[in-house]
Amino acid sequence: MLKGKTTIHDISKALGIDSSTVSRALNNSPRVSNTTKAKIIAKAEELGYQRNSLASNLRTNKTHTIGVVVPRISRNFFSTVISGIEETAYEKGYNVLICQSLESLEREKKIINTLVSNRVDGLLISISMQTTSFQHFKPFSDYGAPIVFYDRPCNFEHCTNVTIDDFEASFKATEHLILNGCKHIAHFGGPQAITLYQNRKKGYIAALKKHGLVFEDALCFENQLSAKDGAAMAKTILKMDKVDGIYSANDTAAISALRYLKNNGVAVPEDIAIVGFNNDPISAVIEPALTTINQPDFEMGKQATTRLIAHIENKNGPTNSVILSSELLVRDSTKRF
Amino acid sequence: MLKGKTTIHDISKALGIDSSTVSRALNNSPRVSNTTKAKIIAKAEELGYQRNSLASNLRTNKTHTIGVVVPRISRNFFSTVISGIEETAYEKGYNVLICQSLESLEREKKIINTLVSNRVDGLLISISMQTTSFQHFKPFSDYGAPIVFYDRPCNFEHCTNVTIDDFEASFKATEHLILNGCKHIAHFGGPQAITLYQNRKKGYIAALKKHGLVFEDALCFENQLSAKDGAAMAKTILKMDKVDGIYSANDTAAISALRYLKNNGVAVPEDIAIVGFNNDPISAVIEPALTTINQPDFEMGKQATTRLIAHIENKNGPTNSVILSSELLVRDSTKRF
DNA sequence: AACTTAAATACAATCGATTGTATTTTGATT
DNA sequence: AATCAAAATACAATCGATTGTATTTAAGTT
Repeated sequence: MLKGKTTIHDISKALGIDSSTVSRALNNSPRVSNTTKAKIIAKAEELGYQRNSLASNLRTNKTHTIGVVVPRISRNFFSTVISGIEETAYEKGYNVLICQSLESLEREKKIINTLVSNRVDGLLISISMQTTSFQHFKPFSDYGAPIVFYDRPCNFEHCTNVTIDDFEASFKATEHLILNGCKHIAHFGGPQAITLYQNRKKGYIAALKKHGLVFEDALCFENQLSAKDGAAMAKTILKMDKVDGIYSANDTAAISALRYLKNNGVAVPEDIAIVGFNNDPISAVIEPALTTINQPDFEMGKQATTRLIAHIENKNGPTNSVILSSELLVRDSTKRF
Repeated sequence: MLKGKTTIHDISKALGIDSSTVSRALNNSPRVSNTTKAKIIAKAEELGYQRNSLASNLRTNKTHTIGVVVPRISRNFFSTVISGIEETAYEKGYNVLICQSLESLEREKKIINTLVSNRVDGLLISISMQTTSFQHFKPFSDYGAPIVFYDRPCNFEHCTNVTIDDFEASFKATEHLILNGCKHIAHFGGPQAITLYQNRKKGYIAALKKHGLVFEDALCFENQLSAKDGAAMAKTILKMDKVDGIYSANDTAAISALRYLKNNGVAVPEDIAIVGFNNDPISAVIEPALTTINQPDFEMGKQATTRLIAHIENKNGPTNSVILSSELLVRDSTKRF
C-alpha cells in the first residue's frame, strides 16, 4: 500500500506531533500523556506502522539477537539444542541467527566475522572439530559481547561453558561394559584436539585402570565418528578377533558399527557389547536397542541461553560454567547376563 | 582494546581522508585510487575495523538476511530442510534468522512481526498446522519482500511454493498397499485445513477409488500426527479388528503405531502393513523397516532458498512454483508376499 | 603554458529511531 | 491574577555507513 513503510515521521506529520514524542509514546515512556499516547498508537495502527529495528538497533547499540554456531544443524543432538535455545530466546525477546560450521575452522571464522558485523548481543557456540586455537573469538569479546560455549567446552578468557561431565559419563559407560564382562574394550574417539573428546577418552582409560584392564592403543580410534567411520572401525575390529566391547563417543558411529556387526553375523551383545553416546532417537529403536549416555540436549540449549542472556543484561562479570547431569541408559546392546 | 569498535570515521581521521572515500575504498569502488585503497585497507586492519552492518543495512535498506519459519526445528525433516537453506544462503552471502512456530498461529504472527521489524529481505516459511488465513503475511509483501512457502504450500498472492506432489505420492503409497493385498486401509491424516494434508488424503481416496475399494470415514483419522497420536490410533484400529493396512501422512505417527502394534502381538506386515511419509532416519532402522515416501528435504531447502534469493535480487515478478519429485521406498513393513 | 577532460577526493544529506536538553503548557497555590 | 513547579512536548544531535553532487588534482593535448 504505502510505498516504503511508514516511519515515526509519517505519524509525526499526520498528527502534528514531534517524532521524538511519537517514539516515546510507542515505547510507552512516562514522559508522554495517555491522551497523546492513545492518539499515536491509533494512528500507528491505521498507517500499518512497524518499528524499523535496524534504526533502533543502530541507535541503541543493541540488536536483541543471539548468534548461534552449530557444527551441523541436521544432527539430532544439535537440532534439539537449538530448539532449547530458540525457545528460551523467544521467551526473552531475542532473535536467533543460526549458522553451521560444518566442522570447518575456516567457515567458523567467517561466521564469527559476520556475527560481529551484525552486532549480535552474544554468541552461543559449539566449536568445530578443527578448532584448536581461539584467536578468532577475540573480536567478539573485544566489543564486549559475551560468549557461551555449549557441549564442547573451551578455555577462552572467562567464558561460560555449559556441558556435561564427559569424563564421568565415559567412565560410567566403560565401567558398565566391564561389569558386563567385557575384557577387550575398543574406544571410538573423536579428534583429541577437542577437550570434549579428550575427556571422553580419559574417562574410558580411567575405568580400564580402575578395573585392572590394560589400555591398548590399537583399540583406540580417532576420527570424525561419522556413520562411515563407524562401519570402518567395526570392520577393523572384526579382523582383530578379540574385541568384546565397544564404547563409542557418539551414537552415529555406534549405530553404524552395530548394524555392520549384525549384518556380518556378530551377535550383539553376546559377542560384542556396545555403548554409545547421545541417546539419538535411533538408539532406542534399533535392535538390539543401544545402551547410551543420555545428554540433556534441550536443557543444555535452555541453560546456555539463559546464562548468555543474563550475562548480556547485567554486565557484571562472567557467569559460572555449568555441568549438567547425564545418565547411562542401559539397553539391550550391553545385556550379556 | 578500543572501546566501542572502530568506525570508518576513525579510519578517516587517522589518515586524513574523508569517510566517504573510506567507505568506497572498503567497498572496492572504482572511484578510489588503488594507492589510497591500500592505505585504507591497511589501516582498517590495523584498527581491527569491522563493518557495522546495522548502519549499512539502514542506509541501503537491505539486510542480506532471510527469515526462516519452521514448525519445529528438532524434527528431522525440518532440520534437514534448514541445512539446505543455510547452505545455500551462506554461499550467496545471506544470513538466516530462524524461528519456530511450534504449530501455533499466534506464535507465527508474532514471528512475522519480528521479521518485518528486522527488515529481512525475504521469507521462507512452512506454515503452522493452525494457519488457515494468510492476512498476517500482508505486511511482508507490502514492503516488497518476497515469500517462498516450502513443504506446506499456500495460495497467498503470487508467492512461490516449493513442494512435492503430495497427491501423487499419497496415491502411490496407498496403491502400493492395495497391490500388496490390503483391503481395509486406514489413513492417518493431518489437519484438513492445511492444503498439504488435504492433498495427501485426496491421493489416498483416489487410489481406493481406482481399485474399487470403499472409502470408510471411520478409517480416516485427523490429528497432529504426533507419536502419541500414532499409538492412540493404532489402539483404536486394533479394536476395530478389520484394518489390514495403514497409510500414515508422516513417519512419526507410523513408527509409533508400528511399535505399538508390535508390542501388542500384531505381525507387521502380515496382519497389518504400514506406509509412512518422510523417510525419517528411524524408518530405515526400525524392524521391520518402514516403507515410506522419500522427500528431497535438503534439496527442498536449497531450491526454496535459491528461488527466494533470485526473487530478492531481480525484482521482476514472482518465480514459478516448483514441484520436486518424491519416491516410494519399499521396505519390509509392506512386503506381504 | 594554457586548456580540456578525466580521475580522485571532499562535502553534505540521508536512512529511522532514540535521547539529552530546552521550551511550552497545565494546573495548583496563594 | 501572578507565580511556580511539574508535566508534556519540541528541538536537535546522534548512531555508522552510503551516495549524489561538488570540488580539487592529475594528466594529456595543442
